[in-house]
Amino acid sequence: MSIATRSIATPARAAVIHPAPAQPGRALIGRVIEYARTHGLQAGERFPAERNLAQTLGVSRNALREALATLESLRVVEPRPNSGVYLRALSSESSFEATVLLAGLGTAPDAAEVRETIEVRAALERQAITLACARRTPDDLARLARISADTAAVIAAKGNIADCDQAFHLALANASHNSVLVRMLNAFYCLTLERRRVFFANPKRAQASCIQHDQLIAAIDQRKLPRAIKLIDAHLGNAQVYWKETLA
Amino acid sequence: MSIATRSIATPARAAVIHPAPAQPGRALIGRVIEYARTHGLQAGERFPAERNLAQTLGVSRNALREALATLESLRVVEPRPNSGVYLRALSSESSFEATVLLAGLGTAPDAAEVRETIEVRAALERQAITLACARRTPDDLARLARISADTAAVIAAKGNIADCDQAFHLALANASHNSVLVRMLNAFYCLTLERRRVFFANPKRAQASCIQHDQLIAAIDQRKLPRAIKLIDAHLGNAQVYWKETLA
DNA sequence: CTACCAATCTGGTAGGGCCAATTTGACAAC
DNA sequence: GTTGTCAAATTGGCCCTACCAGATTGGTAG
Repeated sequence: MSIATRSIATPARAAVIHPAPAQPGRALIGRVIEYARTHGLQAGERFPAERNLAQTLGVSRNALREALATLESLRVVEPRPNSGVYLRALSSESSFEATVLLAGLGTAPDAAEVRETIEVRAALERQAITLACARRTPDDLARLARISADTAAVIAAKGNIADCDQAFHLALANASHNSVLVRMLNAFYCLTLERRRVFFANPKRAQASCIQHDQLIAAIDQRKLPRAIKLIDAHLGNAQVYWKETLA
Repeated sequence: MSIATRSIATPARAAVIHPAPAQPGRALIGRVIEYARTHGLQAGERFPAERNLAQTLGVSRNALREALATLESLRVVEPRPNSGVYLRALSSESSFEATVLLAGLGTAPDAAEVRETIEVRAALERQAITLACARRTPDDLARLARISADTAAVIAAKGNIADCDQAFHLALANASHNSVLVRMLNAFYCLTLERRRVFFANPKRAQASCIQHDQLIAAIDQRKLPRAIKLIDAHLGNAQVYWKETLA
């Protein structure tokens, strides 16, 4: 990648939040989950005592406890003092962040989960657009326009626009002036970064996405809410079709 | 509380997911956050070295590292090997679960965050209703009806329906047959359980809520989506008005 | 000024130990 | 046989020390 390309892509990349670049400790979390699966642990059942589990996994008790602390915060696991560590119901009790984390560990989501994720993302993006139409500031519009220009430049340089795309949608969420919405949508982008990189490897998709982004900016600029909703639904529809195909 | 009341309330209570009943280790997490605040740590800035910070907080390095592992998984903090632990931007980078956790520690949310939370919750509940109208099964309807009956019983026994209310909304989310939606909405319920308990201390509010729940069930049963959307917006409007008043 | 190397500082990990609360099971009393 | 009691074992919560590998720093030799 040339220096020129990098200098263009950098501002957009800077706005992207990466899901922690593969910390060494993360691997252990995956192994704990794997242990539960391979040993057929059901929701509500207990893990072996920390001392034993640590030995089984070949790590120190400290390292295991750090992993368990993480899993507890994501409601995957529930430690009860003087009793044991219990597995929760992953599909209902655990946090969505747990899905993000497990995806980052290479645990492939199944087709149902992808469908469900897309449905939730659509609801959040619609809300973001709705609020953005009402609250967008000149700064918001300028940022969106700048990211769109960066995107075009990356396309011209035959780069991958996955980061630019994420930056655009993050800026869109920011235009809603709702930080909770930003954080929730960000979780989705972290979850799907790699997939979007594959998606945008196709230049036609990248081009189409860029055009739709510009249309979205115009709709928000003019506060044309119904049109903006229609555009975002169509925009997300692309990804939906793609995922359905790749997982079918 | 009488035995009769308990036996009625229990099934509904069983469906409620409590946000981990005040683990001892959680307190340290709050102290780390407090340290960052009192020392004016900005996003991107570094915490003291683990050894020093542990001594400052009067805990062992192990305990501190468990707290940091939790904060890392919630993207509140970013440890870089051989460099240090860095604070992330809470309002944009950290996960929504971090808000849930901090709320559980007694960190009062400000008015803006409550507004933002309500806006996101509304988007998710609307999506849940929309999907529920399309996918609800007889089982879903039966569960909703049973919870509604439980709720009425608790009201008659002059109990607090906060748990019943949570169970109802959880069942509603379940009727959408989207587990991601369930998990995200569950995070909201964990976040607001105590507030809803205060809200429902007023019997008139409890009664009104119960009636609205029955109307929602009917609308979903008959797949009358526009009416269901209208009802859920009105239903959530109650809470919105309440929060605006209490925080004004 | 540069190149190099050693001291230092960082987080990551291991393994030891102690405590308090709970559970378990043997034993005694009835 | 049942019940009550108490001690031993088990468990998570927490602390301490030590070592490692990578990065930074600072001084020194060239």
